[in-house]
Amino acid sequence: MTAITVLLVDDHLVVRSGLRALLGTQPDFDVVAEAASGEEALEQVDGHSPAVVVMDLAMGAGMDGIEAIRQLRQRNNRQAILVFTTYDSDADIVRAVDAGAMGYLLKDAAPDEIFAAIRGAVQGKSVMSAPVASRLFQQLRNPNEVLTPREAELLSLLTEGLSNRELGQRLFISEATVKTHLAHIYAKLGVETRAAAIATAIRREGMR
Amino acid sequence: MTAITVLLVDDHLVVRSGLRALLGTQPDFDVVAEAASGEEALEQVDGHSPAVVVMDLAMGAGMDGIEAIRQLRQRNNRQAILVFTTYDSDADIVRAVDAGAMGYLLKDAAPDEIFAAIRGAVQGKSVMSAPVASRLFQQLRNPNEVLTPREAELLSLLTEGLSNRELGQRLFISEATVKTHLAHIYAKLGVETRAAAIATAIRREGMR
DNA sequence: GGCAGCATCAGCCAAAAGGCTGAGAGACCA
DNA sequence: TGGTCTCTCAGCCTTTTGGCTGATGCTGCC
Repeated sequence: MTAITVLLVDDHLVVRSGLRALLGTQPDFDVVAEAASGEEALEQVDGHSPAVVVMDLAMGAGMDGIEAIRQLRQRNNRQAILVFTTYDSDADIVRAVDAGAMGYLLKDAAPDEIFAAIRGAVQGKSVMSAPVASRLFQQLRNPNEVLTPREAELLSLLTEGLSNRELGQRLFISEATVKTHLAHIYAKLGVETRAAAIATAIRREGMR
Repeated sequence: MTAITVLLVDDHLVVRSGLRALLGTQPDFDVVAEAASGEEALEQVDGHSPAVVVMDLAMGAGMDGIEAIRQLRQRNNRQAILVFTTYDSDADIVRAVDAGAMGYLLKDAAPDEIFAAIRGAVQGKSVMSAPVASRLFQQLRNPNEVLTPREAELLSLLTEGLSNRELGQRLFISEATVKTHLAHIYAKLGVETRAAAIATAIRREGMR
């Protein structure tokens, strides 16, 4: 049996080293290359054709992980792409899956979880960390908690620190309507104040 | 010459593994323990008395890095504490230094930079990543815009969406005092509402 | 045709936040 | 000793926000 070839993509050297060390404990993994950016990732895939790409989403500069996934998919190569990131933002999950990721792991995942995800990915299985799965599940169960386009638009502006009046002016609606939207957004996010909504939006929804 | 004993504190296994692998390449480092939380860090320091503690600030649950640093300092042990984190937030830097950190490194630092920082720390030298140093430098130039430790602490809690009352309860101060601090924070950040302050804090200060 | 969801708006009221002024205690420093 | 900074608190007033109820027009769907 041949080893599973892996490409590590993360802008932090320590994370790459850590993953390399962890994967090195397993006989069936072979880390053939590393990349510190989206651009580098594309090059390394061309050079090494790894079976699995383990990729962080937040890259310091240049192309981010989502865009790198999208471009890898467009070349219709056969790599399985696993997202390996710190935050389980709803928005990031949706965007990564949409771009073509096979799995979604969080950085605090246990080693066995990581190993299983990589082995599963080469067999075409989707594997994700429990918190990620639970988020997706919850979204499917309660579509009521999904923001409407208009609400999402308003929430996005909200995270820029605008007042109700400013929101109304920006969106060409009355302040009353702004308040109605806000009440709905608060209910869906499970918060009671605009401050908490902003905090939740930026942290959980990945808006920034 | 005896090796420099090191304790690694980070809630992510991969980061600890990565650091361990990196430091393992240097003959004068000896990673004697690891901890995944602030509480664990205190225990491990008691058990191993490392010369240097390399600590992340953001810990998943429980005591965060800042609080761990503060408690370590209160025991007047001799460990040099190095912050090793992802973001160079002004507020975090101020709070970490105030709590008693010897140095401040970013996770994308080069290995040599990390090695030098640890070796410097045991000799009582303060070492920090270039971006961190540049932020501190800029702060020295316009001291009016520098948040005091208390203000930074409050701003940090503010980004969690707390109300003035909750802030007061959390910090054991009156609501009046909270409002005073907020007014100062707004002036320093150049904003007029708490929403804008949160937005600015998370985006510009890197808080999350 | 009716029903559900979405976006729009109004008015009323209570609570929260923000602007302003003033002030005391403790730390630090020249 | 005096000045400055930080942290603490109070009162008063205006503005903003949030909760509630109710309503209209539009669209898509069964």
